[in-house]
Amino acid sequence: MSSRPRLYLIDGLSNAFRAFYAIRELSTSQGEPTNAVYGFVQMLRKLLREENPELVGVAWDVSDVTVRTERYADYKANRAPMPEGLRAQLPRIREALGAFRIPVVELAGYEADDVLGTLARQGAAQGYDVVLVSADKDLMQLVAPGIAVFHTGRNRLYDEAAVEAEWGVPPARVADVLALQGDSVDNVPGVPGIGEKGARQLIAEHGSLEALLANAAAVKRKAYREGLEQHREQALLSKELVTIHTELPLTLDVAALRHEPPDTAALRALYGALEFETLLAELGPEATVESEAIPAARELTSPDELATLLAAAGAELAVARLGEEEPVALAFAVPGEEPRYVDLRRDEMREAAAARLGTLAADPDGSLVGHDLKEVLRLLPPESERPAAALWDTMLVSYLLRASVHGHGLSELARERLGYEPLSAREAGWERGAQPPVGDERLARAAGEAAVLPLRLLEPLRDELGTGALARVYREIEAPLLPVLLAMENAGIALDGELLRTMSGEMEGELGALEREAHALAGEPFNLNSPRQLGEILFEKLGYPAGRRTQKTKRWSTDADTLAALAAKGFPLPEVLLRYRELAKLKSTYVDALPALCDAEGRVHTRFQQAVAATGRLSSTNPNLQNIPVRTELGRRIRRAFRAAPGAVLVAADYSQIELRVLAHIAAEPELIAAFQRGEDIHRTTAASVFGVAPELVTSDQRRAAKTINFGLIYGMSAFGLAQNLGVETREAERFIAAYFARFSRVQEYMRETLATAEREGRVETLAGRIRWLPEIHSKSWNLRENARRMAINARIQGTAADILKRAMIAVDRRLRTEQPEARLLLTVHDELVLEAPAAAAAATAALVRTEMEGAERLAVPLVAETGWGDNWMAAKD
DNA sequence: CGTCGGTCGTAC
DNA sequence: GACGTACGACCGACGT
Repeated sequence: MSSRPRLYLIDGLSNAFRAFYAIRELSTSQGEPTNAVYGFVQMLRKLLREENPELVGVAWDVSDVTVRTERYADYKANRAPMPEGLRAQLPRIREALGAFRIPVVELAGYEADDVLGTLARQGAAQGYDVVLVSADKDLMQLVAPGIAVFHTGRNRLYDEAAVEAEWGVPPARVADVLALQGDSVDNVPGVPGIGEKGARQLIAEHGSLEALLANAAAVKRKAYREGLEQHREQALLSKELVTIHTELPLTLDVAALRHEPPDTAALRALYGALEFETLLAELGPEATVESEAIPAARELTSPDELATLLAAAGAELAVARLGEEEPVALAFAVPGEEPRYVDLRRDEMREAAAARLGTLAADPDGSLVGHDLKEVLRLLPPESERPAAALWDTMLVSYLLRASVHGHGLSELARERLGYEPLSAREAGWERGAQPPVGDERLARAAGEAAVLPLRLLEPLRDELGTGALARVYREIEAPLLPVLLAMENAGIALDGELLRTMSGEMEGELGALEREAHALAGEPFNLNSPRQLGEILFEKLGYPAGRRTQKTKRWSTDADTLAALAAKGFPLPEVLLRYRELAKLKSTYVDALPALCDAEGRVHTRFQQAVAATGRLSSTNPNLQNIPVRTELGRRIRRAFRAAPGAVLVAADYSQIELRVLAHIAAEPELIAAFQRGEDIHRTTAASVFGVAPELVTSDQRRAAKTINFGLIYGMSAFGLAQNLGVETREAERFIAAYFARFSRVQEYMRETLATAEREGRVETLAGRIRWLPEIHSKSWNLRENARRMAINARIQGTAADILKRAMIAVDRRLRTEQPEARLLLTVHDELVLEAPAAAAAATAALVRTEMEGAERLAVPLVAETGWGDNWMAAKD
């Protein structure tokens, strides 16, 4: 054994292939295939454990277009496409390499073999013992003094002697043999009639391919001689194809390849996700030791101390708020220093802290780091300027990286990314809603964690965010949107509490009457709000014709569809129940709930959740102002309770058909684009196509059906679903869909392409590059897989529309502040913005909003926004 | 008494 | 089984 340092270079793809075929089928409970990842990881672990090399790296093929395909277009043309089950695992293998901290080397235009050859030559020249780890025999040609091949399939190390013993020629002539015999898998032609045995013998005899060709006439065997004479050029081309390049423009980066201990937190996350229980157990119990303990924060009790700390802070400063409803403390952390905190319940500190926070936010050269910065910045006065400092919100970055994969709370991220277990709310002193007292040690420790964890999380999160499209989504959309949302929440919207309370009384009376009527019809009292009791009354006591059962508990279904079907058959009770349900729903969810949430000025302040919806939409909670009724007359009365302040109006602006316009653009469907460009009624146009009539002859039923089809497309609806919805036979619905795709064929193409991408990459993207992960696209469960397919189709459309509205909001807010400073955004409802403006500025504000909404993105179709205003939300939409 | 899953219904 | 994204009220089972 030599004592030279060792460099192990792993052929990534060939080992992935080998693992895929060598390990029996394995998958997670969700159906994600894992056998190739498992085999690859076991290979890595064995290699690292047994060899413990000084340097280690992996070569990976970047693309299918290489110097070889340029030279010979048919190269690898016969090769079957990579099995889906394997392709789906490649991202996980890359993830595993990241967790093992093994760098990946790739060079566009070359195959991994060429990268390996180049690095191996350089390594050997620099005095390393190089071992190439591959399951591919082609690499044997690289074996030389200082370079060996470890064949993963045969589990054997090949040095020069071993290669010669097996091939009958020295390593330098292996390429000649391969060229002669050809390779049907890679479509290397070789010389017809010469196989493995013949090739070895001929090269051994003549020394090289060139010498053999020069001497072809002397070859005794007729078949060989004629083959060589007739396929001379082809043999030389074959040699070119099989010869590995060793002169690529790459430099062996010894520092990058240095073997480092794995990132156990990342490994744990990977093993956990892939359900590799034994490997997980081997990592040992989840310990906090790997992440450095976080010291308790020191309390600052005088405004002067606070000023000194913040004056000395560098560019990156983390801030955290403790206390959910009532602010309790504000914590600060700077790299390399102990964290500090201010208790906001100390009168003299509350103002000082808010003022300092304001100064930090206003610094255009500064950078505020935090988790859920909207909650931190809420401590500033409601009418503050938009922050000038860069905002690095770990919650939002995590959301962009893994929307819908998991939650984005600080504790969850600390556990997953840092292997750090933060204090629970109880441990931090928040037992039974009570706050920790001033000066409490538990508060100091919680404050330390709250500020330091975002600081530690930022680096890995920002690394993963990269500098591509997703980073742009953060920089151009999510980060600038945050202060806009905060201002909207702070503004709130005025409610007519009087009107709601009047309605509540009226509804109370009617609900009582309906309840008595229902009890009488049922012949006994029961709880009308209990689906379970209601089901028993309807289908057991009264013996109504059996309907559906619920999915999870197999009880009688009593939903509106079921009740409506019974009502249509002439039964009296369901009719009563439907009216009761409508009233009870609106009363409890809106009429009674909303006034209770008003502030002293009669305004309600929702919270817009920026890191929840899987597609990139916003959501609204506490109260949810994105599902205020509009369909029924009673619902519209509730909407009229949302009012403008005295002297002001509410301005409402809606995108017209934004999702169908996005679909037309992404699918590049010429017929759809043309219809939008002509400003047609899109449902009417669709109906004309599907039903084969002139647009002016479309009936209202046909138009309604077309509208259902259009929405169904966006949601990935099936023929069955469409039939249910339209109340027609499935065969009929299938004909509608076929007619639609015949006219709008690029839409069908869009569906195909989207599904292909989802299956290939396990994710889809919006126009802006926002990602939705779809691990279940490979599930063995039909149900989960079909769900994932519908999500794929919908996410690009819904997500793109969300990106557009967010951009519009940022632009509207920016312009209002200079041009209409008295006007302000209040609400956003997926394709709608609601603003409040002085009555005199209503038209100008509406025009400004319309311009910014319509110009938020350039699509192949025009974006159209419709605006209106009035003294309440309902009136504004007329 | 609180938590949580299930069912139902509101919006886009 | 069959239509995407949310939030939340109410019921009722279960645990403290």
